[in-house]
Amino acid sequence: MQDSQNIRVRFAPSPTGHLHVGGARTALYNFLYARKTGGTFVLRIEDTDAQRSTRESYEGILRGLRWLGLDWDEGPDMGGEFGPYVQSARSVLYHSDAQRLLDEGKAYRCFCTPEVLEAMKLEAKERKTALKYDGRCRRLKPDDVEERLAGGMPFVVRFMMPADGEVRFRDIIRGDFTTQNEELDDFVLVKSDGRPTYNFAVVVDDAKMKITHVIRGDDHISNTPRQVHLYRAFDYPLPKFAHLPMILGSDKTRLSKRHGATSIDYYRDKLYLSEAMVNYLALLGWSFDDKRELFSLKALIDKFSLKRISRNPAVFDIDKMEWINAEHFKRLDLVEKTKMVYEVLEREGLIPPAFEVDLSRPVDLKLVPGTESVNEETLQPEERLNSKEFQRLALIINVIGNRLKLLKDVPGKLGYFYRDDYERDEHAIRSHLARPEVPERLNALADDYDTLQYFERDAVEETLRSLADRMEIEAGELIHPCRVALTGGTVSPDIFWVIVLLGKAKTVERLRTATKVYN
RNA sequence: GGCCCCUUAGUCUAGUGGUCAGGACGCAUGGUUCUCAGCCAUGAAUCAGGGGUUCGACUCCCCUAGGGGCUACCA
Repeated sequence: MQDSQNIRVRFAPSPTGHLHVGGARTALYNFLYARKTGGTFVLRIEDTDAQRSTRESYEGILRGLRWLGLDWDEGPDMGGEFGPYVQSARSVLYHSDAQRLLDEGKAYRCFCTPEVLEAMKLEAKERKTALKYDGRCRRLKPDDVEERLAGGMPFVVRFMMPADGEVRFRDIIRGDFTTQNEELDDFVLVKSDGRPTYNFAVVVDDAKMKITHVIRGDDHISNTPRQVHLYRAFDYPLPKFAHLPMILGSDKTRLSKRHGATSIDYYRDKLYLSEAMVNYLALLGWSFDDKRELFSLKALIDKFSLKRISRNPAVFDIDKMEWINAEHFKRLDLVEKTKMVYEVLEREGLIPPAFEVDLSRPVDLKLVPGTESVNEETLQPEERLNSKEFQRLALIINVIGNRLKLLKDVPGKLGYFYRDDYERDEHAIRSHLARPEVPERLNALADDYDTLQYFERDAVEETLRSLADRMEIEAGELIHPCRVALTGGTVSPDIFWVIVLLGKAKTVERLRTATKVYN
C-alpha cells in the first residue's frame, strides 16, 4: 500500500464508563489497520462532557486496551507530535478554530436559552415537522450581539448550515452517501461552558492530528454529513471513513448491560485469554475467508483488511467466544498453561495445598507424553517453578488436557487435588457410594493400594483390575465408586492418573472414609 | 415525525446472475473409552416477504415488514 507511512488512525473513547465490547472492537480494527499498513495508531480521550467523564473510566479504558495488547503510538500517557491527546487540554485549538469560523461568517453566536429551544422542539413535535433549530440568532445585528456579549449573556456557537445543496462522502464499507443540507440544521459547535461539542471537536482533532482514516461505529454515520461540512468550512482535507456495524445482544438490540457482560474488564476478571477475546472480537464483523477463524493477534495483523468488514450488525455470542478461548488455551504450551493455572490456584487460596502429596517415586516427566516441555531448564526462570507442587500441577494439567477449557473452571475442576472440602455431587454419591456392596469393595481396594510399593499409573491400574477379577466383578464396578470417592463426582480425567497424582496416602484415606460418611 | 443504515440456518459468516448455497459455534446421533472432555463420522437447520429486470436470481431495481442509528449545549 503506497503512502502507508502516512496512514494515521485513532481510537477516541470518551471516559464515561468502562471499555465495552463494541469500543474494544473499534479499537482493535483501528489498531489492526495501523499495524497492517505500517501506519500510526493514536489514542485520544474525548472528555468534553465534563459531567460524565471520570478518571477511573480513563484508567480503566487504558488498562483494557493494554490487556488486549492494543498498544498505541501516540496518546495521553506518552505524548506525540500532535498532542495533547485529551480534549479537555485542547481548548485553545477549538477556540481559535471557532473564532476563525465566526470571523469568516461560517458560524454565529446563539443566545437562545434552553427554555426557548425546548419550546421550539415541542412546537415542532406538535406540528410534526422536523426538529431543527430555526436559526433565529443568525439574524441578530452585530450591535445586538455586542450588547448581549457585554451584558455577559451566555451563548453557544452554531454552524451556519446552507439552506440548500447537498453533502457527499464515501464510506469504505458502505459506499456513497448523499445528504440534503435541508435535513441538517445549525448545530452547536461550542457549548455555553466554552467546551466544544463532539461533532466540532472530532473534526478539529482528526484534522489537526492528521487522521487519514476514521474507523468508528456506524452510530456516527448520521453525524458524518455535519462533519463533512466542517471539513469543507475549514478547508481541511477529508479523511476516509469506515463505519463499523454495531454489536448487538441476543435479542438483537444494542448490546447493553442487561445482556450480561459488556465490559472488557469482566472478561479479564473471568480469566478469559486476551488473545481469544481479540480473536473473537475480530470475527464480530470481519472475516478472512470461508475457512479460517482462529487467529493470533499477529495473524490478524497480517490478514486484516477493511474491505472484508461486514455491513450487518453482529450478535455477541458467548458460546462461540468460549469455544475460541478453549481453542487458544488448548494450543498453549504446557509450561504456560501451568503458570496460568498456578496463579489462579494461588489466587483462590488453593496453593499451598491443604495436604502434601508425596509422589511415592519421583515421576520422570520425560516418560509422560506431553510433558517434555516441563524440565529443569524451562522451570528455571521462576524459582517456585522448581517446586514439587509446580511439577505435580503440570502433570495434573497434562492429564486433564482438554477437559479444562476456561481458566475460571480451575477451582471447580482441580479442587479435589488441593483440598479435602472439594465440591461433592450428591446425586453421584447416592448412586455410586451409598450402596451396600460398595464399602467392602473400596476398603479392599484401599488395602491393596496401601501395600503397593510404587504408586505409579500402570501398577495402580493393575492393582484395581486384578482386585476386580478376584471379586469377579467388572472393573467399572470399582472404577466408578472409586472416582466418586476420590473426586466427589462422576467426571474426571483418567482415574489411574488421578490416583497417582492424589498420592497413596490421600487415595487410601478417601477410599476408606468416603463410604463411612454416606452409609 | 424526518433522514439514514442493516436483513444468508438459533448465532458468526462465505458468496457478488447459472453453486447440491460452503464453513464455524451451538444442537442431535453414532464410534473410541473407566466417566467426562477431546477426537472422528453423520445429521437437522438458512437466502425476511412481495413485485419486477433477465433465458436464468441469494446475488441487480422497487415496495413492504422487521431491527438499528441520528435528529442534544452526550459522545
